[in-house]
Amino acid sequence: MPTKRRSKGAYMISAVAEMYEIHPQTLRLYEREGLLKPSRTEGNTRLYTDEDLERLEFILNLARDLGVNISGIAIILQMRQRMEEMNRQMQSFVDYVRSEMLQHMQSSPIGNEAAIVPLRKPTVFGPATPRERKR
Amino acid sequence: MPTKRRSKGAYMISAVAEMYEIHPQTLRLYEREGLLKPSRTEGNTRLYTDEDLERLEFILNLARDLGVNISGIAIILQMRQRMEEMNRQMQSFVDYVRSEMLQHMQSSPIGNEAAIVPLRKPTVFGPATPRERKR
DNA sequence: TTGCTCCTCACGTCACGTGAGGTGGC
DNA sequence: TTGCTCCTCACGTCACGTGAGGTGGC
Repeated sequence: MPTKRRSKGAYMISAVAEMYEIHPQTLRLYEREGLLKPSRTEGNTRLYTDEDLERLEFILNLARDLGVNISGIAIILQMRQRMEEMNRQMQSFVDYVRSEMLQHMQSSPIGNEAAIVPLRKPTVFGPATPRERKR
Repeated sequence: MPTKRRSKGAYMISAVAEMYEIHPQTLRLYEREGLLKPSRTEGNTRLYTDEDLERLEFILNLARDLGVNISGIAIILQMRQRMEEMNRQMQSFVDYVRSEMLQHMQSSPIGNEAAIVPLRKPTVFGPATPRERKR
């Protein structure tokens, strides 16, 4: 019964191929090379979730626009994940320090520590990807 | 008079080629593609510094061992630089918070804030490169 | 049945690395 | 002169993308 789409945000290979103007074989190639890991139906048909598509967009940006080969894309994906983790840790550390500082100001409001609290949130780092979007 | 070496840590192309078992043309290719930027003598001869060699090792690791193409290497080099900057910022932020905390403990030694000071130094993040060394 | 899916095999193209060939300066 | 350097041009190989061909399930 389901022809192309499935439930909320799960796409079969031809739908994805059409959306991104990419050959279905290329999608299978990317999976074989470990760049994408779509789930499968019981009948073994690939199902691409929205998360898979976001990853695919990132991959296509690297492959088409920037000319990166598959080995490079795999490494860049790893590094992207690492940077996201770093940003999360940085964020939670900043949050922790901020809350600790606030507690302190309540218990002993001297004034000197005000300097640290308004530290700008770590938009310090740009987006995690080299050149986020074009089209 | 200088045949291969020059002053402290500056190498001519054939010396570098020999050290890393790489074709001189490949070194010129990497430069043309923007991966390396060795300085030049007045006579236009390339001079590779130790810093250039460190960068070259990183490049060769990606190209030879991991099969990344030049476009990919260029992007990974950028990302590496970004991660190093993030680590430096993180480090200086941690240092700042630590000194601020110590000041506080001296002015109002309550005891509750001791929890934040021994925070382990941010070895939280591994080395900046995907797989640092092999040989 | 139709239209999708799965898979494997094979081809064309292009990037990368290497080589040849000719030049010039210490 | 020798042995390096510079450069451009060109070739072989391999990865990537695409296509064909045959299969199977909703």
